[in-house]
Amino acid sequence: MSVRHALLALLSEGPKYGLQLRQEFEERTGDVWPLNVGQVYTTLGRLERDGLVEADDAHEDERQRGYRITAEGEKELAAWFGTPSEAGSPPRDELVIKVLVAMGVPGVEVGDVIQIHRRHLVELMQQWTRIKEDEGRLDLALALAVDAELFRLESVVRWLDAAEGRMKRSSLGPAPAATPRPRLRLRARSR
Amino acid sequence: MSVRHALLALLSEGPKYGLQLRQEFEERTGDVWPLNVGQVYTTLGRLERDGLVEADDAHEDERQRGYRITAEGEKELAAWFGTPSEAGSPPRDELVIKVLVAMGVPGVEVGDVIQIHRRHLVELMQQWTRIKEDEGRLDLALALAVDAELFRLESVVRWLDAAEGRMKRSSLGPAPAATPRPRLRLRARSR
DNA sequence: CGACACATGTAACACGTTACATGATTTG
DNA sequence: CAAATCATGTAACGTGTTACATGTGTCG
Repeated sequence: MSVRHALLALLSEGPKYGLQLRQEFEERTGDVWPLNVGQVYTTLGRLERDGLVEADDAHEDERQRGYRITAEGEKELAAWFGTPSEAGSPPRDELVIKVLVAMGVPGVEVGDVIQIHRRHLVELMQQWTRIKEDEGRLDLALALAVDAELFRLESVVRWLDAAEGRMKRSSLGPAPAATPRPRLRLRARSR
Repeated sequence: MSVRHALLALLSEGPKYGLQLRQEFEERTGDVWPLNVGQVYTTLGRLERDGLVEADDAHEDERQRGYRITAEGEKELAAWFGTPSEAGSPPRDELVIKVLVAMGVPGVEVGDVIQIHRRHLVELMQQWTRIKEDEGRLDLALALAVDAELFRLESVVRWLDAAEGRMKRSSLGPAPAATPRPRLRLRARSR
């Protein structure tokens, strides 16, 4: 629901139209997350349907369909800013699932899976770091977005290391697998 | 796509049926991510449609519809284990978007938004820590899943702190906003 | 028997993505 | 004029969520 609320927030600064909303969204998030135009329009449609936004008369007849936030919309927006969304169980983390499931699959060396992903994550961190350094220290939004990504990636790497450690420690006890299956080769996806 | 591949992985250990897949999925991920049964069936349908899985004759006529992984499926699975998914721009992070967008909205105290969320994240960390301590040291999967969540939450908290710092430093220069707007009250969502 | 758990599905919806279609305006 | 850009939309698809419908077997 991030896009929906982000658009609402942008509209709270004054009436805007579709393409403008996309541009401002990308600008204000440091151009890190490209936003599909189509989604802007469908989202605007849903916002209007839900009464959080309405057509702006000032733009009437122009070729830009402007939208304005409603009182309802302001309420919803304040709620978004004022309440953490992380409620029940956290969103499923693909890498965590991958590693956990891999642990039980005969023929898969979890250590390999971990190392492949670890390497990739470190590469990504280097890329983001380069972006941060290249950029003149002008863009606060970009700097913050990159920070977020770097912190996140670092935490994933640390988790992989911890996971490897835990597994080594834990696999001292139990006996090796009963029926050794032909080991799967981990090959790169063709496309 | 995590569920799809996870089910494929489980099926690679031998034929299974719907409810069984759900149970094993939850078990192997430490019961952290409940999996909707309906999704299991729709996913199985798609896997079958895509030729990664086929009906298992052994279970024929029983009231459990068993599925077996195909050669195609094994290939796809190996690709999943062997290639990092994180390709282009990272998934949109709701909290980051919230904070970045809030920075530009007049009438919103970003500092408040940050503190509200920070407090909540710390609470979550305490809850997960408690879960980890309560659980006897038996369950490796749960321990790993909890670790992942704790690392992630910690990185978010660290980002919030960094963001606050960056903003304070950066807001020393520019003059205060031109048109001060009535400040929005951040109120908790009713439901 | 009646209630409950097991087991399989379907329907409706939200969000996201990609691709395509259609005009109007600007610019080389 | 022709091509690029601006601007709005729609269609199709994948994943995920919730809720409902439908049968069957078990157990008090």
